[in-house]
Amino acid sequence: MEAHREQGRRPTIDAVARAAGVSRALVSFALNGKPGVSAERRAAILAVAEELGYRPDPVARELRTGRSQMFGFIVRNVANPFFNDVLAAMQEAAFLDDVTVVAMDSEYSADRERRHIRTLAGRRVGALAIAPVGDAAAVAEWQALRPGARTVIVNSSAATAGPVSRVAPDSTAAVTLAVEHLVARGHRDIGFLTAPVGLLSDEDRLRTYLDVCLRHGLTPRLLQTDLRGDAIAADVAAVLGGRDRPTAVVTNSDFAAHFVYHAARRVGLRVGADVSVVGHDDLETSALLDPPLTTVRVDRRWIGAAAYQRLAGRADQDAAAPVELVVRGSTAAAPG
Amino acid sequence: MEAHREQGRRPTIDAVARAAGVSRALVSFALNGKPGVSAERRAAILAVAEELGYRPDPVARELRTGRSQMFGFIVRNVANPFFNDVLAAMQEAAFLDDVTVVAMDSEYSADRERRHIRTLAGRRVGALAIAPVGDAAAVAEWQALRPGARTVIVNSSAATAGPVSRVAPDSTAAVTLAVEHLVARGHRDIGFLTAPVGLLSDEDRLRTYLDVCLRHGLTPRLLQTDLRGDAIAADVAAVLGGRDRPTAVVTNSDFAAHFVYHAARRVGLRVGADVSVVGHDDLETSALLDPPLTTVRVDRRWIGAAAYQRLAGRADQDAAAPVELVVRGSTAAAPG
DNA sequence: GTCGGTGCCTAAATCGTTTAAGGCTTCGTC
DNA sequence: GACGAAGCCTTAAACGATTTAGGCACCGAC
Repeated sequence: MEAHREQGRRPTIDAVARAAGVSRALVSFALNGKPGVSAERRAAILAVAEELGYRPDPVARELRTGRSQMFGFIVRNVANPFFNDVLAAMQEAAFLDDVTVVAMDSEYSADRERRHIRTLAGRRVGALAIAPVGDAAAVAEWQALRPGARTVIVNSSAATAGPVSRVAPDSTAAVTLAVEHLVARGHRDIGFLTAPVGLLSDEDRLRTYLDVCLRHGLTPRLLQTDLRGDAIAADVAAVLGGRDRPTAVVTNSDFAAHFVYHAARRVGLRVGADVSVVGHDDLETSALLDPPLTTVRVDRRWIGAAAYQRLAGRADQDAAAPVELVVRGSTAAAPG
Repeated sequence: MEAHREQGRRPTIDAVARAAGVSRALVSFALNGKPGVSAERRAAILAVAEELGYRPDPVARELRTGRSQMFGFIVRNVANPFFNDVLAAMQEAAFLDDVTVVAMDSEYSADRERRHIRTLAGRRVGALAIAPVGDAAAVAEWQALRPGARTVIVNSSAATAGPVSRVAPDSTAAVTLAVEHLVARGHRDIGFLTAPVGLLSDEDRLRTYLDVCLRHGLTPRLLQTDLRGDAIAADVAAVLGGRDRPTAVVTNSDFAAHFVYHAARRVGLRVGADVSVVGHDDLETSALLDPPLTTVRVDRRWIGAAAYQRLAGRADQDAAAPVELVVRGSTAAAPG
């Protein structure tokens, strides 16, 4: 059935037009579902296109239309299974629309983030999803570079000017679940791991934490630390090694929780006995830790799907992904 | 200095030509370092281009030249920190050449792999790096779709027909280091974790394992298992729970080693005492396991850089990345 | 004085699409 | 019977670069 292909090169719209005995324009109209084509002709053209195995050249199309069938997704760390699942779900959805989602990794660097935004804009990428580093200055640049292109912010509550949609876990629910679980087990001194302002926008989480503390008459205890693994371990070890150490720690990711384990071990505390730890994400490996990690599971594929719908312009309200507490061995009754 | 930009749109080559008082063609020649431009003119043109902030439109260029400043990298699992580091190094190198590397995730599915290859080819991607799933059938398709485009195979010894370069860890050294380390500690029954034929090509590793066994008079013991986490844990648990269980297990990734820990725990064995485990990769989290994982460290950024040089056509011989044994707590003297 | 060669430059074609503008029928309406 | 509208289709101009083919001026050699 591909016998008609000319000389190994992909058939162009011209080939289809000739084979169908019509003009290029009509082929384009027919394939893109534009009006002004009679039903029989349309059917005939589609048949010919199919028979020749014609696929419009995305590059030519992009040049002409000024927008591409490519969406960008800039993440803070591709290796984080969190974003990876989100990405996979986005790509799955995108495939149905014949668009490709290209992922770029900012590696927590605002600089790289801007570089990526510039290349994406240069390639006329049609829409951008981004898990921004810190304040969303890069988002503003994107909006300036490609006005009108859709923008979706994933997992950040950073303030932005232009029209954007947001998709993130329901952080109010997440933090409430985590903290109240610990309160129910008798903890009164609960540390809350958080990034230095500017690196990651998690005001929502922070606000909720303070609220819950207030509601239960607890004194908030912020553990501010860089989000790099070694930094987390060192900073948390310093706190856990102190005299009035918290009896529990709530983190903002299972990844961070890993390093809290490390810190605890370093100062000779047993997780799930001397100190309780709650994660966030429920990564595949978190159940394998020793002890298995109590964590807030979030539906990552839900986030990816929701983000894509917004990129594609089929929805635009903000969305909060459902979360759920998974209790395992890392949380125990408060000691003493 | 960007004051001359016209109306917010990016300047085109035409704008530069007009501003410099020359033809479009000459601007193109000058910017691309082609001969036939006088020195003064060239300098003048470059100055004007700089002043206007002109950057050639990649899409237009791709359409005309039929090749893009975009390289593809198809990996089996983006979330694996191994590939992630490789990718980061590639992108770093690519940035200097003004090319972008787009990563796609086959998620261990040959189907998805082919889908990705088709999109990349459709976008006229200039070169492809791939960590293929199973036999490299997809690579053949790529070569058919874009004859002459460069191809680099990362971390696979799958047989291929066309001209390709290969970059991978030095698996002979890796396996030898791992097995002989265990032999030196008195182990005689050493299991070797490997994927079912067809999923992952690790004949090199396998052959080396058999060689080393022969050399030391050991009976090879293959633990064949799917590479999904739960499957590894179940399969390995079955073996470790048996009567004549191996006293040590050599894995092909730290990721897999994680699940061997899990399996050991499930059947009541202590890693680093009852059973020794050796990983491969040295992920950031591997030192955090309990006990810390003995593993073969491979220079992942080296692999990324080497792969990129081959994509860019600056090298073409195959390359083996240096490896190094990191001894930690998961390997001990053989029990008894 | 012509010829060929070289050095510098321009005009125009090209890549594969989309889309604005316009042409030709046919039909209904007055 | 003329006119406008509607329906279907084509022509040709974009989009922004690269590249082929050629033009013009100058130089040296015969």
